[in-house]
Amino acid sequence: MTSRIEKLCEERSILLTEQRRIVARVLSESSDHPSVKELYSRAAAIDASLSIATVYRTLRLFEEAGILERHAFDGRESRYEEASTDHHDHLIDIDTGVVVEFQNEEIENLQEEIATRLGFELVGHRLELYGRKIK
Amino acid sequence: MTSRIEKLCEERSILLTEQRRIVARVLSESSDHPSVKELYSRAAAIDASLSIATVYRTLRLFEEAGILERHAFDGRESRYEEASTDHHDHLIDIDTGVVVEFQNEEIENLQEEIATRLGFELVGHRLELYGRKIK
DNA sequence: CAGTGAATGATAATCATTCGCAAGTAAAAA
DNA sequence: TTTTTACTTGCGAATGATTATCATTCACTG
Repeated sequence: MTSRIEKLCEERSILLTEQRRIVARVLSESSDHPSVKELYSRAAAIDASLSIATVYRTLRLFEEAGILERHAFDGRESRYEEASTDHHDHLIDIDTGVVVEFQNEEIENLQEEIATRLGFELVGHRLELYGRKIK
Repeated sequence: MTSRIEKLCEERSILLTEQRRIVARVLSESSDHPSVKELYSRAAAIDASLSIATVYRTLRLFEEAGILERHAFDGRESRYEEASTDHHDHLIDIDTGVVVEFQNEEIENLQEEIATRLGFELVGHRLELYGRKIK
């Protein structure tokens, strides 16, 4: 089977090598926001000879092609997710770096309202919450 | 003279060593958002024996005391600015890069609510709006 | 099937930041 | 004032994420 990412690569005439396919599939099968190390270990489980340098290179390639979104929080490892059209924001666990997605219509509306009030047309935004898990 | 940061340190009974005073003054005299390296070289101009480790330690100390705000973008060096008591977010004009500050109580509350709902204690957040001036 | 440019793997290098530790300093206790 | 105790500092080594280097291998064109 061909993953969605592989299809997008073809559209962009990005050469699909075996290692890029592996990274693409690992990404497609991940519903979370995997870190580079996580991606690497998942990919290495498929092909042990795969180098972490190649994972980094491939992720950057995909990101620059607009296929992936990178989330670089503070000094932590980058995490990746497939770039999607539907909008959501992120809550980052400051202890573990784990990312939780959320959506909130009300906040979206308020942002629109604020921009308008300031005389701007809202084009985009970035909202990140930083929190600590309550035990 | 005693800088505002030094006063805040006294209020919080933070021991003011000579090196901390130097960092405090360099910060107070900077109206931009200096990076650690910039701060270090400005401070080292005053006392050449000052160590960059101490600068890092001092910045972290001040940050944890709520005296400074740290801005860490991507993999770049952190930049610092004096924390203002009034919280604000930023709207960035995508055509000119001009930054407009704004405050919105309602959004702050919603953020708190969302974090709680997801099982987190909200520690911080970052909200940036990107807009285009309406003519 | 050879030629050429891109991709890979292994590892060294880099960059920001933190750590460990011995030595110094300040504040509290005696 | 001495002694004690805790905190700070400077230095260099260590860390962790990421990028660069470089020899080797691969993929496609002619």
